[in-house]
Amino acid sequence: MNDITLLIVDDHPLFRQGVADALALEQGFRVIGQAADGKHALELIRDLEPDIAVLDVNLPEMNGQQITHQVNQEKLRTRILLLTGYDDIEQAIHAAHAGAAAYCAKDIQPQSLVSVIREVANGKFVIGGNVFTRRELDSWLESQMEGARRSYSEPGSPFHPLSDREMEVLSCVVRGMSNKEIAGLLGISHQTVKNHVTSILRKFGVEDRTQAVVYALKRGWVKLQDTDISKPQE
Amino acid sequence: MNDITLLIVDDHPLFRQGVADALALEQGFRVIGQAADGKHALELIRDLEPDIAVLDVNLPEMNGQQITHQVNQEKLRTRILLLTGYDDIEQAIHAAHAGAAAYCAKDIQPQSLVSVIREVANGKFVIGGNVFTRRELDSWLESQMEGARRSYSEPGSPFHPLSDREMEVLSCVVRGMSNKEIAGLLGISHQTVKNHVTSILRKFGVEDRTQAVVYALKRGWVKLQDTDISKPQE
DNA sequence: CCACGAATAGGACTCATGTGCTATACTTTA
DNA sequence: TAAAGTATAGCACATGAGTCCTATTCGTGG
Repeated sequence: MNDITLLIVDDHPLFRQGVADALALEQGFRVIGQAADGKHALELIRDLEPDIAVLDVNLPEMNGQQITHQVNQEKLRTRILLLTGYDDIEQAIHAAHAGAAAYCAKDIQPQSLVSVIREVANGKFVIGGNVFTRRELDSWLESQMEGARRSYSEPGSPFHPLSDREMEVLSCVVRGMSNKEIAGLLGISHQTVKNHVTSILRKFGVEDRTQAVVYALKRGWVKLQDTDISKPQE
Repeated sequence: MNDITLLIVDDHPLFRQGVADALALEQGFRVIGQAADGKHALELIRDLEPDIAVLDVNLPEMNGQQITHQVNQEKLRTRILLLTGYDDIEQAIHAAHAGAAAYCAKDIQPQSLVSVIREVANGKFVIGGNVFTRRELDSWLESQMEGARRSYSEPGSPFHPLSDREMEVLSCVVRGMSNKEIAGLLGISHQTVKNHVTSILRKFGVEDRTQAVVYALKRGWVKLQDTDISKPQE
């Protein structure tokens, strides 16, 4: 049997090294590439066609969910294993819908990661420590949807429903700005900002801006890195 | 010259492995211990007395800043190198005040980390890529304080000014709960929650709960991991 | 015993937030 | 050309958030 070829993507070189080392020593695994951001990752997936890509959810340029979606859209053979710093079940469901083959927390034990990868290589799906076949996954998703309908209320809701403008507003909200400040920065009216915020809350299925911040951070739509609390020096 | 002895602390085994591997191969470095949480880390520092402890800021049980503070209080010989996922200058200043010898972003290149450690072993201080002597650090801190006075407005403000109750409230706020929900959960009045929140905002030097969430996450007082957006199934 | 800080809570107030509705202008797609 | 989606913005309204008071009840340390 051929080696399992792997691509490892994370924006932290030290973490990437940890993953690479944990896997490289393993029998039958071959790490054929690494990347530090989403765009580069997608290019490498197209180019190298690894069996499995191990992706951080929270990446610069393009997040893991978006890449997963894209890979499935283009019907590439690479299967996606997502790693997340903020483990929660809703995000896992999102990921499964986007077409991810596995979804693990970043604080996973190296040995567990190895066995997850073996499962994925065998065509299985792994979500939150559970191993599923294609069929089991579908019915599990079905059952999970019952209790979780409030979030992406309409079944047909797309994955990245936020418009460009809404993304701009969101990133301001995550910086802790008030509606008035955002209006000033973007050069629009205070009311328009409120409209955008309301629309963001609806799309996220949350009730206020604080929840929206948590939601956006967990799912990697925005990163804390780019934000800066400090204001212009007086 | 003797080897530089190192303790590595991070709650993610894969990341820890990355750091350990990057350093273990280096000439003159010896990794003598690892830990996954703050309490354990402090015990190992007392026990093994490593030259340098490489600490994640954001740890379970006790965060990196608290450990730094403690180590200095007990006048242990170990010097602290903090790693953070959310790099910003204010946090670096905080860390330096707490007595950290170095402060780096987690996305640092392995080779840079190695040279930072060498500087620290030579008694230097490294903040945001700048190498300082003790004296240079002091004057740098002095100059930084000018522009940053608004945050920890009063100079004598302690490092972990939040009371236990305030920490409880904070963790609820970070979960996106409203004051009323928090009141219900903690079994106290709606008004008392507002009192606590106001007090938290004052201590953080921020203006509203959203900024407090960002602030708390950046500095590792709370973690997104323990939070869960989902509500009890209806 | 008294002083101090903490958690508790109430009242009153201001302002920000979020919602619902309407409406116009622009672009894209059918 | 018509329909749909997005960005814009106004108005009105209800509620939440945050501030400033005061006040009581604890437990701790002088």
